[in-house]
Amino acid sequence: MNTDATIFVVDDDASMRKSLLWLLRSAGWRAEAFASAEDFLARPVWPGPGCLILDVRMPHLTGPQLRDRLAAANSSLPIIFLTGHGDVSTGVDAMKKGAVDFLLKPVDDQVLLQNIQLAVERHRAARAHARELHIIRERLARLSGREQEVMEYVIAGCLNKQIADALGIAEKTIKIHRGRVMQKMEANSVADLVHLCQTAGVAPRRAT
Amino acid sequence: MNTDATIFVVDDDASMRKSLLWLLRSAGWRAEAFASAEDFLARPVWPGPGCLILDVRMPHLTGPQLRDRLAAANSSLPIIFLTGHGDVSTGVDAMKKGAVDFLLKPVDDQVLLQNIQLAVERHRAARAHARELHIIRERLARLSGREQEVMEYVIAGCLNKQIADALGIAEKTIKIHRGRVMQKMEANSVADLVHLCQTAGVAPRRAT
DNA sequence: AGCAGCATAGGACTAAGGTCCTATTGCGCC
DNA sequence: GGCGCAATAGGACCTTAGTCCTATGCTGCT
Repeated sequence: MNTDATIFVVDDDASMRKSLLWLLRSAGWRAEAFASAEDFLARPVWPGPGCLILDVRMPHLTGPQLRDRLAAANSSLPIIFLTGHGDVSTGVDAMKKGAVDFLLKPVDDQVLLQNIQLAVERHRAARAHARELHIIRERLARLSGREQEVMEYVIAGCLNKQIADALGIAEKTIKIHRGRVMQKMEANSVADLVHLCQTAGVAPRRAT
Repeated sequence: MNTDATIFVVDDDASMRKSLLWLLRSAGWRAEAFASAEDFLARPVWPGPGCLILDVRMPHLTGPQLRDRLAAANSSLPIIFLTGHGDVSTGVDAMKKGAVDFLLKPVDDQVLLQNIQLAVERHRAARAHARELHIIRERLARLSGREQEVMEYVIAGCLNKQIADALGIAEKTIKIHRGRVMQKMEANSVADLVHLCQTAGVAPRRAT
C-alpha cells in the first residue's frame, strides 16, 4: 500500500497547500506541505519512497533551484512541477532534467493523482534498483585485484585454461581465484555472476 | 563521419528552411528541407541515421501530428522541435514523448548544432541496439519449444540434472537440447547465452 | 619478529558439461 | 505412405570445473 510513501508539497500559496493536502490525504497518501524550499530543506531527509510536488515561482529559492539542490545532495525523489505561470523553456528544461511532469494550475485532480502514482512507482523501482546495485558493489569491493581480473574473463565466457594463458599463470591458480570470486560474490553459477556483473556494469574482458 | 547521416528540416517558412540548410551544410551535415509534413511523408523513408528538425505550427499537419504519424509508423528518427510560439504544455508533452529538445526561435546556432550532434549519436546507438536485438530475436525464433524452455533454465544457472528433474526427462536429453541451443543461438559459452537473453529480455526460469 | 592476506601451485579426486553414433516414437505434410 | 523434424534416450568417451589438503614467497601492519 501507500502507507510507506510520503508526498511532499512545496508551494508558497497557503490555500494551494491546503487544498493539495486535502486532495492527497483523501486519496490515501501521507502528505506534508512546506511554504518554501528552505522549509523543505530544513526537514530531515525523507528516506522512504515518495514524491515532491513543487511550485516553480517562489520567493528566495525557486522550484528549479530546489531541484538542483536536491540533485546535488543525491536525492532520488521524483518531482512533479506545478506552476501557474510557466514559460516554455522552464518546462522543457525541467523535463530534460528528469521531472515526472510539468503541470499548469489549475490542475485536474485526476491528472495530478495519476502523476503521483506514476512518480511513486518509479521511485520505488529506482530505490529497489539502487539497493541491489549497492549490495553488488559491496561484494565487488571484497574482491582482490586478481580476483576481479579473473572474474572479468569468466563473465566473458573464457575457459580456465585461456585465462591462465592470458595471465601467464597456472590453470590451478585460476580455479582458486575463481572459487573465491563465486564465494565473495555469493553467486551460485556463472549465469548468476554474469547477471550480477551486468547489473553493476562490470565489463567482460576477452582474451586476445 | 557524418556522411551517412541526414538531417531533415520540416518548416513552412521558406527563409527558415534556407538558413537552416545553410547552417547544417556548412557544419558538414547532409540536409534536406520540406515545406510541410505531407511533403516529408511523401519522401521515401530514410533508412539511415539522422534527425528531424521540426516546426510546431504549420498549415494542415502540425509538428506534433507529424511526430505521431512517424511514431505510428515505427520511425526511430529523433526529433528536435523548433518553434516560434510554443506554449508550455506542447513543449512538455513533446519532451514526454521523447523529443531530444524543444527549442524556441530564434535559436542559437551552436545550441542547435549540439542538439543535432546529440540526436544523431542517440539515433546511431538506438539503431545499433535495435539491429542487435533483431539478430538475437531471429536466433530465438529458430529454437524449438523445448529448446527455449531448457534455455530458460540454463540461463538461471540450473544444472542439467535439475533441469531434467524439473522437466521429468533424462539428463541426457537436456544435454542434447542444450547443445542445440548453443548452436542455434551462436553462443560460445553460458556467459554469452546469458548476455544474449538479457539483451533480448528472455527471463530465466528457476526450478521449483 | 610475527601474523594476516594475497598470489602462487601441485596432487588427488568428484562431478558436471559436451560430443559422436545410434535409435525410437509421434506429428504434420505433400 | 514415406519424408522431415522434434523429442526422447543410451553408450562411450573426453574435457572442464570445482574441492580438499598442503605448501611457498611476498607485503604490510603491529
